[in-house]
Amino acid sequence: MGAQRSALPDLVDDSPALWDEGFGKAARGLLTGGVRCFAAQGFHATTTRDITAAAGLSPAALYVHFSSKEEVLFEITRTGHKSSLDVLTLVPPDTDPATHLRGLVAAFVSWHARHHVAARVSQYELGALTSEHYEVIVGLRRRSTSVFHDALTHGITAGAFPDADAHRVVRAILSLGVDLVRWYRLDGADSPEELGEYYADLALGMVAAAASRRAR
Amino acid sequence: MGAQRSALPDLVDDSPALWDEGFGKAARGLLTGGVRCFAAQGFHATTTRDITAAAGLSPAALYVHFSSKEEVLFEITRTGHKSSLDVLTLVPPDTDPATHLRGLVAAFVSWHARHHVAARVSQYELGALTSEHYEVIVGLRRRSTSVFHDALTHGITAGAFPDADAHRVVRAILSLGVDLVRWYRLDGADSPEELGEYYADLALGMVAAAASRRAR
DNA sequence: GTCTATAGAATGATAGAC
DNA sequence: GTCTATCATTCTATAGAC
Repeated sequence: MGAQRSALPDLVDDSPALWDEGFGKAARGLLTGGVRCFAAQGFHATTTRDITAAAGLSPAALYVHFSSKEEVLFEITRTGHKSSLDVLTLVPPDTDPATHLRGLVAAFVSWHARHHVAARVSQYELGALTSEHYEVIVGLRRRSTSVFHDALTHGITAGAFPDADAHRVVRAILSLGVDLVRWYRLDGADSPEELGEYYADLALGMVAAAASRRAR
Repeated sequence: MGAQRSALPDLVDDSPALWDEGFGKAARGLLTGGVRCFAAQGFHATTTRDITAAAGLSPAALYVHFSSKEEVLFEITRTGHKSSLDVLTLVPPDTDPATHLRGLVAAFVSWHARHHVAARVSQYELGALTSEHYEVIVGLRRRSTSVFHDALTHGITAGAFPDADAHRVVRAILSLGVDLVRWYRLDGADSPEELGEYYADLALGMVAAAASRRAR
């Protein structure tokens, strides 16, 4: 590696891989190696030799499957954001807006906890993407944000939630999910599902508190 | 710079500099240049030439004032964490635990908003520090966490707050403050103080929601 | 303390054999 | 599709003049 050994603790990652069969075996190995290197050291401190070594290949093998180191990062962040969005769209609608919002928060948070290593790369390394690739990721992020925003405004319109500032509350809810990749460990106290349920409660508490402020 | 142009939007930074008079004029210029480069591109994508050019100096000038690029980062993160901790310790005690916790959250959040560029470096670039320097930062972080933890447990013991899980709630509150450096802009809708007040309400809502869960 | 010049090492990506 | 070898560049840090 180019940089000195990272001061951060090692990241354990036994989450299921996100890559589908569209990538061959070698490409999937490079993506998995890339995720672990990028998460531990960051994109710019990771060399192409780090990635290929993690995949058990020679330095030149990377360019058979990807056009550049940046393209490895792009595929990782695109796959991660797509997976996170898919999990949201699979949350069943519910006649009770509070139950629906709880389900969305629990799904978003538990996904980020289970895939915290890949999520760390997806969230923190976007600055290394080209402008074109960055715009693709921004599009996926907008769709995730909209899912939360729609659920919250629907509940407000239906009278199930008090009149909260949807934009600010959605941003705060997303912060809970995103920031956990900074500290979450799979061997810690909470399973991804437990943390998801816990944060779903906290999110509903924020909705109530934001409403009481506006009513002031 | 070593990397291509960042895909992220430019970061506007008109916050007051954090460096005291212990640093000379040239050293302060290098720290300010380092903050902006590290925030925009990350530590490893920033070259020593980027930093010295931002300070209007030659590449060799950096090593007159700092022993390495990493030491520039260390001084930035140390000063940032110290300033953030100082703001917390200056929050006046209050006989009402809820008022005290509100004040702590408002101070923590508004500091991170006002100094969001320096805070971004302090929060996201710690992996580039040496182990020794990293431990110094961890010590400062523990002290900040303890301030929140003590305020919350004191309120629970005094009966002002219901019986919440202090560790988890403190982590969630810190996430609100830390994650805003990922999206906050000084030219946006909320001033640092407005955002601080708003998030203080959200934090108290989380305390209430966490308590109701435990009582279930 | 500031500069110009450069040493010494590492990096992203490519050439060409098998 | 994988490899070894290497090119061309870039980077951190230092040497030494002023």
